[in-house]
Amino acid sequence: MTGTPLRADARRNRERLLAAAEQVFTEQGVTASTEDVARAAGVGVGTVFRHFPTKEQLIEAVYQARLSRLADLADRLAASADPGAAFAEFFTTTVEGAATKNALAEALSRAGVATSTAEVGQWLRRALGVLLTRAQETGAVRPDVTLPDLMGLLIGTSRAVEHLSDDPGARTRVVRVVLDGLRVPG
Amino acid sequence: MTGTPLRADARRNRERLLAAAEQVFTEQGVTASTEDVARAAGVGVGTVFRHFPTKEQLIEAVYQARLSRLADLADRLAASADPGAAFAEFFTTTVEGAATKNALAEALSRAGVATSTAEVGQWLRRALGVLLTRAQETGAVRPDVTLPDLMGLLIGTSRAVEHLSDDPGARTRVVRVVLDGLRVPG
DNA sequence: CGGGAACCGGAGTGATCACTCCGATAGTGT
DNA sequence: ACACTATCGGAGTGATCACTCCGGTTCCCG
Repeated sequence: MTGTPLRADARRNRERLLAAAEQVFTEQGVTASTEDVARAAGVGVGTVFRHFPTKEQLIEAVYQARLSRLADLADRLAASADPGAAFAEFFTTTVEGAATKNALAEALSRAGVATSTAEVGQWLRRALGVLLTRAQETGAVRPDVTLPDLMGLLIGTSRAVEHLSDDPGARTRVVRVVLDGLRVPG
Repeated sequence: MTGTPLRADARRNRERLLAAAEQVFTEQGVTASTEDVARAAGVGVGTVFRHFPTKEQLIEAVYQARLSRLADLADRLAASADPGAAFAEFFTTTVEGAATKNALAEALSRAGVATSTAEVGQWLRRALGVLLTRAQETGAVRPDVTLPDLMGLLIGTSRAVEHLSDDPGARTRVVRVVLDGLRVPG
């Protein structure tokens, strides 16, 4: 996959760029200009386009980073002794972490669509599927909910929470509503 | 408020523009160019900017139209004999109508923020407040949910449904999950 | 029907943005 | 230390977009 290993300064700049891009895109949205990202990273625009030939690819890279953090969290929680609690914790943590600029919601939304996020998306879906199935087997989550349903709810609840970002009480209330709806009815 | 009444052709073009803008923005998002809107309306760009001096104002006008339709629906349902059913119907109808391009969600999201949507936003909030309070009084909706919570959930569920736009079964399942979560727990 | 005002259309303008190119710079193997 | 090359920085380029301007057209009123 990886051809020649990157030179030291190249790798350093690549990581700086990813971090800067994540911050800038989170604050201003993906419509932020490439020069803004370059300035935030302390490099020239040429460097941005050498590492990410297209703005689209830079955006995708940021999304991939976010998605792999999520997948990692799901993997860790999948081993939990209490699947219901693990499920709830993943849901809450994910949604609370999305309190700015639709960041995670957009990333999640692409997980099932964009080609370049295919691998990470598959990883995340598999991990989430385990989390969901175990929670359903122990009766903690209603059995009719599917994996796509869950992803839609994650995206939607993130959006709801983002809209309520200035009121922590409202945030927890909204998450509780959705989690209650995910429990077995009756 | 309105100075001289518009000439016949001016009024006709204004309505054509609003309809075209709504369609174009729904299909391509608000990043669609002004010329696209003009072409869809069958007028020149000059005409667009005469009626809406800024693209932002055109967007706001489209959002206002959407919001007033929602507020109208809420008003009609507020008179219902079954507040719980009225609440559920409003929720379902609103969310199902938002199946494309974040259209309603964005409009709703602005209802509490943007200045020019202030009036319509206030109307919608008042109507929604009545719907919510009545449903809570009859025990159909849990009492701890507030009006901002409800708006957040409307926005979020719209987003979730939009993401699942190709699977009607998933759509109804997701709406049911949120509506169940909004009922009195236990 | 006719004159005058309101309105229309679309070429033109300035700004912005994604992306390119090449001289300068800095890392790496010997 | 030195040469060789990967990498860097940022001025330059072409395209696009929101917005303006004015000659021509259409509507309204007496």
